[in-house]
Amino acid sequence: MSKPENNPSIKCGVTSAAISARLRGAGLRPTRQRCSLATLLFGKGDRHISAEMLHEEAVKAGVRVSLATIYNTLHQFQQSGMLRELAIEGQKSYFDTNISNHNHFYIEERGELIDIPGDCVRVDGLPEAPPGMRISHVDVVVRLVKA
Amino acid sequence: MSKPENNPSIKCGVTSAAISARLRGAGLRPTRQRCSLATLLFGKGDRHISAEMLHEEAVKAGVRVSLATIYNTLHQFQQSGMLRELAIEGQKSYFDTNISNHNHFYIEERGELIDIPGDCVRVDGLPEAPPGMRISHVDVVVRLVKA
DNA sequence: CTGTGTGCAAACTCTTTGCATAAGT
DNA sequence: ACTTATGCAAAGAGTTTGCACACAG
Repeated sequence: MSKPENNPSIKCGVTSAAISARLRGAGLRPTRQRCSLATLLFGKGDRHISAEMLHEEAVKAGVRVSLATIYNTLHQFQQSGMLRELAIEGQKSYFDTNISNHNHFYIEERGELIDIPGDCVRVDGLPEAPPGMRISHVDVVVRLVKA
Repeated sequence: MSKPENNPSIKCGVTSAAISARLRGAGLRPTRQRCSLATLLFGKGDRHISAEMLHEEAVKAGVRVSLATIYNTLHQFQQSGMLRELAIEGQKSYFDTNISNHNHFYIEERGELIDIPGDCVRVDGLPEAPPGMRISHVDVVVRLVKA
């Protein structure tokens, strides 16, 4: 959400200053763990990730962080609009680093998610929201099985 | 020998023969528990129900059944195509007794589901399934928040 | 310093499993 | 009788919580 100012201290690659600014803009203190997790999450393009997966990555990257903090951080990022939680059945939660309008293929057999660009899919004929409610988001999940 | 009705103390009601036939057709032995649960599930129109909810209903109806059997039965019914599992985020599983093509409003705040008739919504522009895959089903979930 | 964030482990929820018993055909 | 289903309780996976210590501002 924050506009990148031209900070002379920013170098190529992972810009910790930009990450810090982004966290600050979301009202989150840029702690070591949050900066590291944000870098992992947003440094590699669009991803679908679970708490467990992120924890494993963090450990491999030498970041000392507990699973509890992973959960806290994912939810904080989600509430700040930096992540979107995915609505897939199953007991695991997945978070999507791509918060723009798009949809998903879901391969049930392998639990795998594949992005569908948002501008491909058009949904027509939705009824109005009930009184006092408004539509926040429409999720389309296309379930795939072996042909 | 050809007595399809079983234990008279069970609340299978007038439709027990039909329920039995339906279970048999699905390759499931019409046990007391399965008959009772099928009656609860399909005797009241379309429903969205969790294992816990069904268990509670069964107990209230005087049907002696364990939670493990509820889970087994729900999954058996699902695999037979009598139920559809709903893809809503969260740790609880919900099953839908309406297996025809339709979609859902989801009120996140209250965890409540509302049916959207299947013929209202049209989804266009879906990309092809990846090689070796085919589309089994398209779920549309319309998330609602307070206006 | 001061207050927020974090780590740890235990608690918690939902779901599945193993095995002896009960029920259906 | 023979096979499958069920109940119970315990295990399992994923997630959340409480509290003392550590860190950012």
